[in-house]
Amino acid sequence: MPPTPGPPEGKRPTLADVAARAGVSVALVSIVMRGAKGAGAGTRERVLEAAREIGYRPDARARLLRSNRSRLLGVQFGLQHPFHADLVEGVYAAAEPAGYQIALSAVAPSRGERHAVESLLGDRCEALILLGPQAPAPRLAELAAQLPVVSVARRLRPAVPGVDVVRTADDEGARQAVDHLVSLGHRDIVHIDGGRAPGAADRRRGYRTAMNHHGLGDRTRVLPGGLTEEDGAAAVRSLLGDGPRPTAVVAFNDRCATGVLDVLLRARVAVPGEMSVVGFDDSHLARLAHISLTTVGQDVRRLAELAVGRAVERVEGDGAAASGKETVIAPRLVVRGTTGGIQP
Amino acid sequence: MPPTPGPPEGKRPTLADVAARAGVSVALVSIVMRGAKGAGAGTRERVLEAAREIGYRPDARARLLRSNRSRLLGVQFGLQHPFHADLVEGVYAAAEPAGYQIALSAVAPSRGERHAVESLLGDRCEALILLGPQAPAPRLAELAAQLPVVSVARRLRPAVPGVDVVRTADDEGARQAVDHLVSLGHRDIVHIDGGRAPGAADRRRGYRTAMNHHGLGDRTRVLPGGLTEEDGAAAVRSLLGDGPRPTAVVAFNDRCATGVLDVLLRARVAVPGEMSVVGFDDSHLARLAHISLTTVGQDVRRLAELAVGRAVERVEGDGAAASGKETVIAPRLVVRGTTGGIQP
DNA sequence: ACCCGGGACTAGAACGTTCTAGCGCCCGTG
DNA sequence: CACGGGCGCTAGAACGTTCTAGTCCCGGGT
Repeated sequence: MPPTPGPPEGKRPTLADVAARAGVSVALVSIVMRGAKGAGAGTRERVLEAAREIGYRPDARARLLRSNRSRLLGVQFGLQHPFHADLVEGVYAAAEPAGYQIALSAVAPSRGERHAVESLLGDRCEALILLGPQAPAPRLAELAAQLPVVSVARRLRPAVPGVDVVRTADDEGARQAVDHLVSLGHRDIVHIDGGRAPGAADRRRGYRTAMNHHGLGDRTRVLPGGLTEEDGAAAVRSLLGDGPRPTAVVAFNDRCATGVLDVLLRARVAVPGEMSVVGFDDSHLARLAHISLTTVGQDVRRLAELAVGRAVERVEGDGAAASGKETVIAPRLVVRGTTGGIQP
Repeated sequence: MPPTPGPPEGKRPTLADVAARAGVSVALVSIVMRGAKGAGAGTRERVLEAAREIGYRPDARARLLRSNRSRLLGVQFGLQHPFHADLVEGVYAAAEPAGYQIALSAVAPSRGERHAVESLLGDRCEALILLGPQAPAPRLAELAAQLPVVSVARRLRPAVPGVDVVRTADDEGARQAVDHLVSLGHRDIVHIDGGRAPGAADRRRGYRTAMNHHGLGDRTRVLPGGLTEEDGAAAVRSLLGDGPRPTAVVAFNDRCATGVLDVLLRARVAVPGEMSVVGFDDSHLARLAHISLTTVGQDVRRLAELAVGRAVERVEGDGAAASGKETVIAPRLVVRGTTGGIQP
């Protein structure tokens, strides 16, 4: 008969096992485990020791089940988007200090947003953080009726009640790109857009108004693009074929811009000698020394922080701020090697 | 007094609410909700109707808590790896039909593997699927003592008891690349390796033995590389500087190969005219028309299926197969535009 | 001497589900 | 007519945790 009971065979140890081993009640072990006050120093030590010995690990699910607070934020993200990957990392980092956990749910070609969100709801998340959601506004409204929802990088026009928005000022970003190019002497600047992607409409608009503002309205030219390298490549290929070439391209994002660069290189079009290229996002891609892409940076870290902040605020507030708030953060042009003065 | 009780205010509806509304017992509603048999057709209909009306949604956590089976597979993946993204998608697809759910946990610069795994364990996963884990073997063994563990794409030498491995035959893949190049007339073939990345050692070895096999042992040349575009770019840059150039490069993976291509393009080295390039993974990147990279394809779909299969097998078996099994699947060379006959 | 406050600890009820019994009922069989 | 057996359904106990409402004891103020 050992003085201290051993761990149960083949099952994960529970609070009760720790309690038995330490010779105290289950409730006290619970107190110790979550660091609440109400336990003496000596006992606390003894309990922790016992827990360590039998390899106790709290059951997140049981814990959540009991406390009506789950302290869980559901994050939906696109598996194939490097930009989302950066955001997710930021969200992890921001959630931890706020005392929240993250449940990830991926969207992929074979797994739609509906599916992704359903799974998060089933996990009893307290709020939803949707990265670049494509779902129609009514669907978002429906979700917002159930729990706080934050849309990141997707603007909602008109605002959907109950859905907070955190995004970069996409139009402003496009404007900065155009301004930069104009200041370098460019006048024939085309935009390869992102189609229906979140943010695409704003960037398009920003490009147009900036062109007008510089009196280049008649030189405005938007090519249908998309968010992959392939889209950028296709668009710029069409550009090289016909008549007079522009001297600069503002691409929807960095991936798109990379496709543009690649085609230009193959066609022996010097960058930035003959053509300047600007991307968007300032992703890892853009920073690579051999690409060295001039791009419009989004402050991913801050975007993530704000998204978590909004969500937590909503969860902890008494639902007072019912109408959707929009937070817009400023983009910042990062000049690298793919833009330069126009050749005489 | 309404004939049917309404949903409770401000709380998510539970089984009890549905039961009250449909006028049946909680247990019966449970039966209906999980599609078990034991309910009459009429009642079933009535219960479903009631559930729909008040917007009932099962609580995954309570469900898991009660049934000792959680039917949950924990997946650890690298946020920044496109290859992992593909794998995750495959895992989702494979888990669904097997009746399992997926809990994702990301590894990022700011969030180590330890952290990622801890969180999965807290979720009471039944098995762990680790994509390209970097953790030391003893750590894996420790985990395997607690639950089934499958390592994907990382070979374990020597085998770790209790850890199943699912991977592509990396050495064979490298061999195929070399064979292909040799058959095109190449003799000076260098390898840009992946350093300590999972699979790198095998690819390196495969390259070496293939070179030897063709009697090119004295021309063997391995350059330190890595798994990003930047690594490939740096390696090939060093290559262009000094003495005699090789005529072909086998890169560690597609990202690395892309970096190589980019530098070559800029240096006006014709591909495949002056130099051929082979990648590894057959990722989206390689398939892009403007890159059109010859590469060694990994069957991601199958890799994912097998990983899930192994995990499920272990979970459902009575732990009979205690020793770690290794499943190796064959790679397959995909010839595209970056390889060609040697210039006379 | 008495009460009162508070710290350390405990018993037992939740949380929302599934599981194990077991209850009536109707039907077919002997 | 009794008996067994399936079907439709229900009551109540789990699961592992947290929360509520104590109990007990000790020290200090009246």
